[in-house]
Amino acid sequence: MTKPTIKDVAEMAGCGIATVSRVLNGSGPSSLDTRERVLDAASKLGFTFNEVGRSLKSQRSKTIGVMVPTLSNPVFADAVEGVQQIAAANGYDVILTCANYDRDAEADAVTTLLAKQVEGVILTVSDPSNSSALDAMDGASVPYCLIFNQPKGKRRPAVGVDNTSAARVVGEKIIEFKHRNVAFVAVRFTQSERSLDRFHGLCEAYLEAGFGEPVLVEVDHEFGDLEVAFADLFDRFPDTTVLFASNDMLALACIDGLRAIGKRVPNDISVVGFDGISVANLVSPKLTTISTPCRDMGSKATQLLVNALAEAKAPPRRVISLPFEFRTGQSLSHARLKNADSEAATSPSAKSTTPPVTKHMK
Amino acid sequence: MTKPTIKDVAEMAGCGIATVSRVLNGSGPSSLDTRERVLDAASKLGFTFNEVGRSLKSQRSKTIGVMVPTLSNPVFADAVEGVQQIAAANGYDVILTCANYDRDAEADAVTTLLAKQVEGVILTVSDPSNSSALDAMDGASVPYCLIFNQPKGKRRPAVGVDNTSAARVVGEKIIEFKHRNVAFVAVRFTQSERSLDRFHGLCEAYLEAGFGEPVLVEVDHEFGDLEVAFADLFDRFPDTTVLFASNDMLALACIDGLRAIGKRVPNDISVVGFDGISVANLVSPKLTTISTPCRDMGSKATQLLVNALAEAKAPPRRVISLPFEFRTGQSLSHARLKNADSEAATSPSAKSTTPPVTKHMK
DNA sequence: GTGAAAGCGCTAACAG
DNA sequence: CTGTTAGCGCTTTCAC
Repeated sequence: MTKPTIKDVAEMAGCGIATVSRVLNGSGPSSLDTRERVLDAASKLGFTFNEVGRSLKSQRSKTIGVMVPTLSNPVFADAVEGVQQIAAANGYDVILTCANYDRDAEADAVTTLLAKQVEGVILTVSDPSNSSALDAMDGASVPYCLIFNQPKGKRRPAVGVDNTSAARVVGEKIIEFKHRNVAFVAVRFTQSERSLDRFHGLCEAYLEAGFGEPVLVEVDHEFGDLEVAFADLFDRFPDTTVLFASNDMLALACIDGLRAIGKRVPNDISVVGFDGISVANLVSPKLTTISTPCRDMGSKATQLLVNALAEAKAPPRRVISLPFEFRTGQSLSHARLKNADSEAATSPSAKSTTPPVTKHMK
Repeated sequence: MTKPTIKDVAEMAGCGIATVSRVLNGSGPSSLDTRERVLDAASKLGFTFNEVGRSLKSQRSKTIGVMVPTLSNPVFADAVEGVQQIAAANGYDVILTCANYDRDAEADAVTTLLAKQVEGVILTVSDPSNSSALDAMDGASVPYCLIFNQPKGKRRPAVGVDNTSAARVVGEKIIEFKHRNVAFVAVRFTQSERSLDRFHGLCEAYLEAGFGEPVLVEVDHEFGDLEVAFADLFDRFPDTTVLFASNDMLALACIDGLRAIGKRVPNDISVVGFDGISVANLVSPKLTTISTPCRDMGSKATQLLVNALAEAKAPPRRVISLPFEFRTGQSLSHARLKNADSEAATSPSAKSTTPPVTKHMK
């Protein structure tokens, strides 16, 4: 009933356990005769190695850990699939944890991963500049590679896209489309530094063009009350003609929320996303967004890690930026000049001087 | 540099390793004094238990394995997240593998999982009636629970929705909406038995209502050339007024494909999906579909497994059907009576007698 | 060619 | 209360 061990095989084959190990691993000499008997016994018993015993002896778990905020966002699901695929191709298993955008959960997860003796870790943290999870990784002697994060300051291995530059491209594009009043709808910056980076990129483009700073609408990562947020937004900033969402899922939710309050995309207002998830290209209007190689982030980072592991060293402490692309969809159109009617329809007041929903770049 | 072991702690604390184990695990008596010294040494050294050593000794890996076809379909991503969450809450880690709808990969994955000494497995297979992966699980003494699958024949533990009944509901609904000519767009049955079950449900409803058997369009799980498939479909069956897709992602792809060939949903043709993924409710038209508790499948199955593990027995060999719900969206409308114009516009030929795209229920 | 034995990190008797 | 010891399954010298 209980799983056969190497000992059982040895017994049945009438030899020592060392011989079994040698034969089954092809790691040493063996006479044709015993070889035969061992193979026989092993298959008869349905023997397979117990990897735990092996790990303990070899000090190699052949496992890598993965930590992402969630799997609900296809961006991470795809990346994890990329990780899994490369890992498997190289003989590694993957232990998965979701930290749910929570700092403490991140730290816990890393601890567990490390306790399981993973040989390497692929992870995304809320804020690389301030992450006990990352600090723990730096303290441990286990190589890792960040994905999605593009850490500033301290040099660490990472594979991602240059969020700021990409968002800047978005800014330039929408300016090209004559949009002067943009609102950045963002997953709370404390939950996602990527979100903040993207905001910065947008700001750069706008400030450089001599326009005002974008309006900011922060929402929880679960996108609670978008309708309320929008009501507030359009009340304060009725001139807003385009929304830039910090990720595609949020952008889709925005489009839906806008519809709910009677605004059509892109006729009444434009929306741009960020990520390039495949479903965003299936819907109507097709989402205009930054297309990023999510899956590749996972696979590339994992390949880096696997290579490093093979050479018993850590991956280079440098940030690798994968290419991104501005993907033209249908959700962004040219800003229409406001006519008297719409002016009258919306609140005619100028921007309030202390808009509670606005923040400044750090 | 290398991780401290219990031995290092013992040394620093000036005691035996058993004492360290006892103190840190709270598994035995200890004087306040040594206790102090051990705790001190442990924290000074940054000691954490090596779970591999622990597993070997205790014969418990505190790990469960998960195998799904892919993470690209949110249905599975959500379920995995459910698994992960419950697992973590109960002190288990999760090893993830994606088998990519491939039988051989499924078998391999299960073997690896078993070798890693997982204590239980949550899995979805292409075809439970014919799966070497499942056979391997039945042979091993490791408890498991299927998700999404609803195995017929041999009794096995499973948590899912009753695909056939749910699809039957869809059938009844679209009949209620006056659709006589439906096409079932399905992920290849060999890749997904769920897909087949759903087809059966639809057939039941149609046959029972005295209508002809639905037309079947099988596509690969990657949804290759939908446009070509549609061209063919409408060429042969110009009377088709509704498409029932075997899952939501496919349904969204169908809507997009229909758009590409100039057909609008639901004006020109209706589309119904299956799964109830959240994004399907964000798009326009909102997808009419069967809403299923994907995440709950994962969490429920895992809870079952964890409970079983706690009592050192296998989960009950019975299929648990979770509730589903017909979700009214906007992609299904009443069939319009064909007028002369549209008759003329499409091929006027009757159904061909040997339609290559049609199949019969088994 | 092959077996005996040590030891990976840990827990659980069992003495003291 | 605490230390010694055996042993979980495996690989790897090291003798024979």
